[in-house]
Amino acid sequence: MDNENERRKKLILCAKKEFMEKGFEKASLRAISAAAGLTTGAVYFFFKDKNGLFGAVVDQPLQRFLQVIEQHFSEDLETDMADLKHISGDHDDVAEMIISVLYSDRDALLILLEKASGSSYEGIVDRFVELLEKHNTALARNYLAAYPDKRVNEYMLHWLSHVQVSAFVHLLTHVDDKERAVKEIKPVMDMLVESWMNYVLE
Amino acid sequence: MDNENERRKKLILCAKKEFMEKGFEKASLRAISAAAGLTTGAVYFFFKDKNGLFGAVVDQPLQRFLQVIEQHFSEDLETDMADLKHISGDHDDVAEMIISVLYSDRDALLILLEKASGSSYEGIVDRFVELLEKHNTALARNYLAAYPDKRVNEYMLHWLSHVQVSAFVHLLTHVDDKERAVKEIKPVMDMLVESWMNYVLE
Amino acid sequence: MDNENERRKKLILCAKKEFMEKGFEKASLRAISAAAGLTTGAVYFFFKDKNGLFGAVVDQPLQRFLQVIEQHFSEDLETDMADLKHISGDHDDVAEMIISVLYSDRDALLILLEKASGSSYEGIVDRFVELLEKHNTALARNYLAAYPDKRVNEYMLHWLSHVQVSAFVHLLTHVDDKERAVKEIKPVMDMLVESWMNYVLE
Amino acid sequence: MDNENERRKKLILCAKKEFMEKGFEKASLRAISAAAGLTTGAVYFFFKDKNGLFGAVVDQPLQRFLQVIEQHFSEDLETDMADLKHISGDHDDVAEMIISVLYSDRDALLILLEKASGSSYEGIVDRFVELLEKHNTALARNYLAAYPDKRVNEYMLHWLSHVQVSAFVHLLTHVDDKERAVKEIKPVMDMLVESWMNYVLE
DNA sequence: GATGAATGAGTGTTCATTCAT
DNA sequence: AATGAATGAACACTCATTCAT
Repeated sequence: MDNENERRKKLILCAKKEFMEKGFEKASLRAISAAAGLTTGAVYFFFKDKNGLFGAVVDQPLQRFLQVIEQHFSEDLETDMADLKHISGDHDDVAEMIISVLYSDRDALLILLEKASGSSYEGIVDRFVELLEKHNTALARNYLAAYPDKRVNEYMLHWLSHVQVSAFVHLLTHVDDKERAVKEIKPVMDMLVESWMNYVLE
Repeated sequence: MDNENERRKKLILCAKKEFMEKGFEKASLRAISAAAGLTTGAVYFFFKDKNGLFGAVVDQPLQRFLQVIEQHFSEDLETDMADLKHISGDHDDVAEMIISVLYSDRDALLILLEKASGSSYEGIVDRFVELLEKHNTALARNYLAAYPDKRVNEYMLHWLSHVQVSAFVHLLTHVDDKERAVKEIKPVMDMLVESWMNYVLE
Repeated sequence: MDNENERRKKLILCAKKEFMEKGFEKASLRAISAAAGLTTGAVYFFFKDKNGLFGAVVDQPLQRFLQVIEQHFSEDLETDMADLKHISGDHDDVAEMIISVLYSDRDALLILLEKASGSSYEGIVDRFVELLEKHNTALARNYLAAYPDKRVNEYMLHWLSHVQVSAFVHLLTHVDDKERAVKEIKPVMDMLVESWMNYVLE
Repeated sequence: MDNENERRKKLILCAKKEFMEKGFEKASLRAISAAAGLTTGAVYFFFKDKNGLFGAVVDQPLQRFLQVIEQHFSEDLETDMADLKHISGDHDDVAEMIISVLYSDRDALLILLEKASGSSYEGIVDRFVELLEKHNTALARNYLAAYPDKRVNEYMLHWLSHVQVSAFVHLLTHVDDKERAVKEIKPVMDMLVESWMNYVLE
């Protein structure tokens, strides 16, 4: 039983390395199995197929991340929208939580975000943007209720959602130290919030 | 020679379509040649290899773009940095010029930016970011000479360069009408300039 | 022992289903074991190999069938060949007996007859034909002894043996109700007997 | 151009041999190409895929056969059904024509009839039976119009169609000499016609 | 009594590339 | 100027079978 888990884990580990280097599509199951000291058939014992192996590398971190995000989203919508201060209040904590979950398995998430092309996880970043955009739209609606003289710039809303997501992707990609990441994200978040208030709501 | 040029052009046209649909890697030379009414061998008569064909699709638009950018960069550095107003003055014109060159062969540039993975043009976006970052660093140096009490946030500089590039990529990807693009980019540019002044220089 | 027998039986049952659907060759041991809630290894505990499992599905019905046939054959040869009436007398009873044994495990026999390709039972129909042909040859010899002015058409003898066998195979394949089978086989048998008398003996 | 045709032909020839020995499914493209002194890739230059190669072996003979059959069918329906004699008149010529086309590429047709499982030609015999059954049904209708006191035994009609087809399959399979085939088929045809009149029409 | 793990050989198929003609 | 032919390596995936435990 120890053995079984170790071989499986080794397979996942070698897959991680190969996916990181070559991306999903160009990754070779033969190379992965060989690196793990096994044959391709072994992959198909432990996983359904290439995509299943990819999932074994990235799915758990992804789910953890989604959970954090969704919890934050629902909390976010409960706060008093008339109180503009809140927006600049706790977003640092949120950012820190997100960074925390992102860096808990940084490699896996890098693969998920940048090397998934060809797998069933392809386009995950766009799905994140959509998710966030939906949330931001809801937020904007709440603001408009409180400040009826404002209007929403739809394109800006969409684009800033994109930038918001890419802020974290960029961090993950370019900053390998979690502490530094926490430090660097602060002014970025400030900037985003300010831009949100001034450019999404016009 | 007319004939040759037409076959060559048709090949490039069909390649454009295939690269757009499948990306560089998954594009099939057989499919491209067949669509052009030729055989794979013909590709190798007109172009060095698959990558050469890709270049024939994207290189000219890319060069045109680079030229515009570089000219702007050199003009930009000649202006008086002590005059902070300039920064918000003409950036609309610059944006319009860039959009103009981007949309003059939008498909080719979309391919270059999003479908080049596997080709020698892979990672072109990152190279744009680097280019811009270098320019922004030079700009920042000039500012610092004029305003010695300020400091530069390096990460912010890097990240905003990234966002600046992605602003245009996003536009190209999501807005198919050039006029609308010109309209939408304005507040985006305003936001970027403001962020630059407030967050890169701290 | 009860447990063992049940697992074994379940394995056979699931194998039957899979062989029926896919045929011997394309049937998957993995699929069979999984359907039985077991693993492939289990198959190799209960049976020698894939072919052994196939045998467990079809061999018993086959043996029962062969026994009925052989008994009929030996009885058939004991009757007085000079008495031509006998031939049209009891062949209905024989047909009914054969149908009875065929339909006692119709699925297994269908598999044996039509889905055995690749197994050691491949070509069983031809072996039935050979068997019957041998018997028919013996019969013909007896007739010739009684009616010395007749001759035997060898090819017709061979071919009618084939048709005789295929009459039952066709029935099994196309008529799922035993009672209807008994009804439909009658004119077929009449036809075969008549043809035998008129065309095998010329 | 000579070369091209020869390699293609050699490929078809080797395929024919392999399909004959192993059947469509178990035939190996690698073995075929190797036997032809080529690589598997070459197969895909000349043919679409494995099935396409199979088609190159069997399709032309099949079409020739279908043509003969269809012509015979349409002529057959034009004759005067009240004239029962016709039925025993020319069926020898028909049989000879069929045998002629069957033996013009006997190997290919044997493959088509017995080794096509897994290919798109699978079940061709059943389709022949259906075709013939449809024709026989039309014939029977005509007879009934002329002889209103008769009835049709549906099962017998179906089964005799099957036997009729299998008569030719059996011939092709068991008699390798065309002249002998022509000789052997005669009493078979007589028998079938007689059975038709006595057992299909009752 | 049966599992879980793993093998190793095999499959059809696709591809960019080459080159004689 | 371009074709038609062919290569050779790679690919994901499937399978019956084995065997230590």
